[in-house]
Amino acid sequence: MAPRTTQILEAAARLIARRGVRGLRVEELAAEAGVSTGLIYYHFKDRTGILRHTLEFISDRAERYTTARDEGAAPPDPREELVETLLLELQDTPEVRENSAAWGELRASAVFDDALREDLARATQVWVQEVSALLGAVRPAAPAHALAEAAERLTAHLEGLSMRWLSGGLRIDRARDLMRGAIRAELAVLGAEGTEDAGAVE
Amino acid sequence: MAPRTTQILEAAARLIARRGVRGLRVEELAAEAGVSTGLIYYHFKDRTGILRHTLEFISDRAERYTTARDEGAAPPDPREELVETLLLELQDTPEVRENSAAWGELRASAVFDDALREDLARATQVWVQEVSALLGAVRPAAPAHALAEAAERLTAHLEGLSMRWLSGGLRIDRARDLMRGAIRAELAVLGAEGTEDAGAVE
DNA sequence: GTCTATAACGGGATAGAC
DNA sequence: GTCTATCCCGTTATAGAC
Repeated sequence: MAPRTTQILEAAARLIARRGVRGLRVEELAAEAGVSTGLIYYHFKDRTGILRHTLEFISDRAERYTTARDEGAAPPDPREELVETLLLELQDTPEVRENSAAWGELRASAVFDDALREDLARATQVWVQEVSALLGAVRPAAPAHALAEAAERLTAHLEGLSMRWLSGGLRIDRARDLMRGAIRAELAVLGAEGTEDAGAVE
Repeated sequence: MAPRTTQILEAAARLIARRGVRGLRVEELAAEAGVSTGLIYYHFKDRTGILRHTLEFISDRAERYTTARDEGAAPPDPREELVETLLLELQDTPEVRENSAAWGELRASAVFDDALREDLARATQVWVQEVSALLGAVRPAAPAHALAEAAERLTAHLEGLSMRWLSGGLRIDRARDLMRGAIRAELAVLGAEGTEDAGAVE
């Protein structure tokens, strides 16, 4: 993909996170990207084209940064890794906030836009499977379908908490605590096999 | 509330569920409600006013149909009531779909619209407290803050599942199963006191 | 490929009659 | 309270030069 288009898509992602899909103005996008409106239409045909490409761009990027962070020193124990991975999405940093907001917008838009559904479903599935694998590392004795269910729950749960956070009804610390609690509860139900304890019941 | 305003708000809820907040056109709303645009502005000042009142309308209605179903024969045991209340929001009927879709839209809109945040937060809190009370009936021995946390998680979780359902990534039956699993997990963590067992682990 | 200038339009909002 | 008519602004989208 040409550098110019990437530059525009990055700006679009920033802007969608800041103003929402509905609040995205082509002229504002042009300014943010440092190009003209004409160029944007040259590359993306129309407003919908901008949106479609941006959403694709965002979901690709989310996959990348979730997987990326596997370089550091000692690989932490499985439970730590699970928790870290999930809490990664609940941080008040520009990057995470941007991706979460854009993701939420994407999800909400898909309710009314068939064109987005397929991409979204695929991206979700990748994410669920990754979490499922992490759960499996913590609870090796648990059956695959139970892991899959727990993963589907935890990721859906995360999205719910994320929306509450972004819409101002939940502070980030509280959201993180709640997510930790959810993980604890799921692991408890999955059984105490493996290396971990089931966590204290408060 | 005057019959005319109710009529408009019903139409607004229908339209938001069908087209999204983003797709709501005042003129279209007027047509749907069978009134003129002028009348809508007379009653609701501006577009944001329409949205705010619709949100209130929706959350009242949800409360009503959540609380309403307490007429039937024998009041079911507390756990049954908790499960039923939560699963009530995961049904593929026009009424529920409409309420859920509109609620999701308003939540998503609130991320970028300060005017909606306060109302939304209040409505959410009512809902959380209701669930908290139901949880308390199942687990009388659990401390209040643990109940509150579990309630906050379950409702956020429900919203997450609901969005996946509405955006086509999750079938309704599956969503209901996942929700049941989440309730089971939360109750397990809250302890086995009370009249209930903790449920089988699959 | 990229820009500037502008056409074309959708839709929010208001005025004023009834 | 309710309607019709309309204004007008913000935005999308295009034309044409470079």
